[in-house]
Amino acid sequence: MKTVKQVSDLTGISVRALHHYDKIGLFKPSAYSDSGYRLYSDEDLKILQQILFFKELDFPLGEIEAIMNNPNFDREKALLSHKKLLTLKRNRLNKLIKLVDKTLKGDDTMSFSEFDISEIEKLQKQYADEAKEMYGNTDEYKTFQEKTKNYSKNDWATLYQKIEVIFDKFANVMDKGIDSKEVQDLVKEWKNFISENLYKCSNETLLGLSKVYIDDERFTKNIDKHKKGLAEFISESIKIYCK
Amino acid sequence: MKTVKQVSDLTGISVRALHHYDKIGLFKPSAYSDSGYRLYSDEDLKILQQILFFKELDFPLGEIEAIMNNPNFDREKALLSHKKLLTLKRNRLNKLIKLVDKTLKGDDTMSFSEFDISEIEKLQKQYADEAKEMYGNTDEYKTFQEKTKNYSKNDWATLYQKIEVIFDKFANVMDKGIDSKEVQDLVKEWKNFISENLYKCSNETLLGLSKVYIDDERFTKNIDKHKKGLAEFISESIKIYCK
DNA sequence: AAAACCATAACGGCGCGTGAATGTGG
DNA sequence: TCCACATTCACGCGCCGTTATGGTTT
Repeated sequence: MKTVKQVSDLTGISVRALHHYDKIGLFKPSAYSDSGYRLYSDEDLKILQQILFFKELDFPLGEIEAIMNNPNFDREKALLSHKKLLTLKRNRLNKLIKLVDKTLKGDDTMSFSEFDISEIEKLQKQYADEAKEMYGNTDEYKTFQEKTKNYSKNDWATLYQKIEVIFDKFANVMDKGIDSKEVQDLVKEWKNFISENLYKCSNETLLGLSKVYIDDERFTKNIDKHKKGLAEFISESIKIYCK
Repeated sequence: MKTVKQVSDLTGISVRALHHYDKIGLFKPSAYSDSGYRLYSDEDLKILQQILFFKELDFPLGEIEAIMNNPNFDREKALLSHKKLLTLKRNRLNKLIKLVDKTLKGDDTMSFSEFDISEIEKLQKQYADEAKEMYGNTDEYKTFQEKTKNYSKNDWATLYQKIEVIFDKFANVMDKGIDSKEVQDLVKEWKNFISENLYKCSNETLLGLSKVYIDDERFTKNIDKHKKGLAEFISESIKIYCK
């Protein structure tokens, strides 16, 4: 079991970054000591290595998380894609080096195509899309696709508005306590809303969400915009509801 | 003469980025149309290409500006350094590709050294330092070095405090007008202060500063912390003072 | 008892993306 | 009269670096 500093020294990732990855849920240690110290196992390190490959290719952290949490994530396929993208990058660098050489020899015809990264970006997008497609094999995502395939931009907008309304409702009854009828009714409403508009939301799925709301800072932030502490409040309310 | 969009299409740099570069003074068009449109010449494009080389090597924009504004900037030397760094990067990618291959073949011995970029960063720093040394040949910088070589951290801190005080003084007399005695005296004080504590500050140097204060957003921001519009106010006051 | 480590929390900065509101040119 | 282009704000985000403050381990 290794502490942050050890992992940092070993991998070159800063301690602060490791904290950050923990907070956003990208890379959490498999254990914590009694006094709250992060403890990373060798297994963890392997995961970190995978993450670093994605980082090397400039995938945004959120996307990396999504890809790696994908139940259909295929390590081998991923590595093959990595190789393709890394090779592209290398080739681009080679072209740039040649351009430098040319310029050094006094060739003054400017060229910008060597700087172009659109090809790499295209492949990256394709890669991410593939990952999403794989994710599409899970049940939730299938129904999600079905339910939302005909949504227009406008539909999405009104949907988001409705979601905001529900969160506002939660905010308004925070003082009633997580086990009050009002709050528990709202949880039910939220569950039904998801089932109707997004994907089949079982109690299990709901519990999953309750975790996400507090584990993933991006969700926490968004929810807490309505009222401070709302994310945790909703999360706890869900837990009550589900048992 | 090309407009932003044309330059953007040609180079792959977004319009927003070009705006940004203009604002921070990294890359300004050589002309503006009557209605304020940015107009880039072919000469400008060559400069942009240089900038892109530095960007490729992940130099921060501020440093790129500093290097390229360096009167002793040596294009050829720069290109040679570019080549060295690009080659290092390429080699790193090659190692990474090999690592992927190894991992694909089932070799499970983790390795992180391939991700290490410290060598590149070291060279980059060296590169930047060299640039600063070259800059050291200008007169202002020489005296700057002399005057400040013995400054401790504490000295710097009190120096900054004194600077803040002067800016505050400026802020307090903004309503008197740029040509009032109070303000003009302050300009003189500021000039003397720089000469005594930093570098020989001629009227010419001072005029240069007046430009920097409004052209370079980083300065503008810092000065405007004291009072909104203070940067422009000081800049104008200096102009009055210098003629 | 000091050093070297750990934690969380909050602020900030870079390099733009992304509107919004408005004007200009063909 | 469009339409695509231009301008200037202003807000925000991703990815941490950087203190500050205080606890823990050796």
